[in-house]
Amino acid sequence: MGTVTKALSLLALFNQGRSEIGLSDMTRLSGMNKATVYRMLSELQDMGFVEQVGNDRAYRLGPEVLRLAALREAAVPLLSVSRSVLDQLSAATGETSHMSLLQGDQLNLLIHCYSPRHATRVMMEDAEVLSFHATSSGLAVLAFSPPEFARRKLAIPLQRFTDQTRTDPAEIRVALDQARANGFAESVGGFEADVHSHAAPIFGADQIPIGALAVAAPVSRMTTESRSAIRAQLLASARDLTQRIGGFAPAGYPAQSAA
Amino acid sequence: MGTVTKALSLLALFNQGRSEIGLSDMTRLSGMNKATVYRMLSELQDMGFVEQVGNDRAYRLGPEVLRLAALREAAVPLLSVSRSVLDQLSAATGETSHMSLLQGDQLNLLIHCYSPRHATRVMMEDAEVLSFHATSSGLAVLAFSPPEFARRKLAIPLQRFTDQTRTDPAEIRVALDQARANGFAESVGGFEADVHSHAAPIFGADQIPIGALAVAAPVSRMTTESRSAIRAQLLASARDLTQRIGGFAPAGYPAQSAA
DNA sequence: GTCATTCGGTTCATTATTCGAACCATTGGT
DNA sequence: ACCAATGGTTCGAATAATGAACCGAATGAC
Repeated sequence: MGTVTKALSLLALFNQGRSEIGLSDMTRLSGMNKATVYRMLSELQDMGFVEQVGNDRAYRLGPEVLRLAALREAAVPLLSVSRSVLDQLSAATGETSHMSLLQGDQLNLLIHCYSPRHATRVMMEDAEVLSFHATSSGLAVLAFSPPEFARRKLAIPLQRFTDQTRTDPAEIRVALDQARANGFAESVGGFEADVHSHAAPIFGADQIPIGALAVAAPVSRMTTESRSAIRAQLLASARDLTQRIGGFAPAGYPAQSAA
Repeated sequence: MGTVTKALSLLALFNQGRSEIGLSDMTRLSGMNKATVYRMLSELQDMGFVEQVGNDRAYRLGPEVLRLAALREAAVPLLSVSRSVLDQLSAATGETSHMSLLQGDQLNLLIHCYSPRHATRVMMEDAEVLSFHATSSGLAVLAFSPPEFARRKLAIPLQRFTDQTRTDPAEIRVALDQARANGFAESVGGFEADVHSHAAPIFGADQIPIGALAVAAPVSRMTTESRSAIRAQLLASARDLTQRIGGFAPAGYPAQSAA
């Protein structure tokens, strides 16, 4: 592994629940030598990728990542386009919507949007990691990814999040077939109890999923009518988003809504 | 210079007008050896910090920077807080507002907001680099930064952007003194002709400016009344923003509006 | 007060990694 | 056919990364 990769992998240690990491913790988490970690953090700090905070001198992500993200956004307006699509989707459905991005082997929640229509709503946090087998977004991505990818993701032990989580690979393959036929995936309480979510894949220029668009509603609010409204809206929004970021759905993708 | 620093400095080569860079260009721009640049780009690519695009195989910033920015945002909600402050500021003044961040030796425009009130408005692009001597934001930051910093910034030759750009260091020092007294800085056509802008510094926890909040209006629309309205609003919003991100104005900072 | 532990940070001889001139293979223009 | 670009690759020499041990400051137990 090259030095640059090692240094950047330090940045990958930050996540939703761990936004500040001390030198010793980072040494343990990375499995590298303390002096190595220290030197790398110093370089990352000089470049503004991390900064030290407080009197315990713990490190957290620095402002430079904001600049790079703004630049990336100026070149490839993924966030701003997503934001407008999510606004529209949440307004139309009255439920929480979100968009996640496939990055390497991980599906990350990138941005979400609430609807003010109901007092109860599904709450979320950006930058959360989404499970592939237990979320509708994960299923939507798997269903339209190369078979090899799905195979690998279902080979590892599948975590049970609620008593409704499906953990049998065979059962999940059935759900994937269904998602392929419908153009969207569904999860009822698989990740969080009482949450009924629908998700559709977003495709890149190479016709491979780059992420998913999803709508999450309380189970209690889901009726036959709201369900088909959500499905129709979701499919329309996903198509819209794919198109607006310059992507293309593969030939097999259900052309018109099967809601 | 360490390897990590070199690799990260490649990322710093991307900017507003250069969002895609080929291997050869990057070699020239960085001044490093081609093989070195190639290996570094490969590592950056593996980690998702850059991606290759099109058939010319040029590199651009990758999706990983979005994930990191979302994480940083979850830890330090600078963007989302700024967004709401800017919304309010643009609504109150009817003009374009923006926020810039001091990163190393550079002032970068991070986010902007338009007001729908007027058909003509000052347009901008995020991730633009702001000049220190020719923009109100730059002056606002310089005025409240350590004297050494201002000295260094005024030591280099000052570029003339319009025929109203002030390029005499002595003249600019006067403007800085005035900004220190008022709590805000002003620039009339110094960077773009016909733009009258006001800016106030935003302070971090260490009472040092981390950036600036600004309002930019067409010169033609500026009257005595609108000017004092903008100044009052700007100062209030800047105080609000500083406070909401956990920062503190230094003791000398004008406590109440001198608008 | 003493001792032990943990923390962030530093040192320096050893060693593994990076460096870079030269080299391919393609492409596009003349 | 030629030339000048491009992206990508090779390999001995040079350099930078490595990691065990160390430091001083906090902290807490006794």
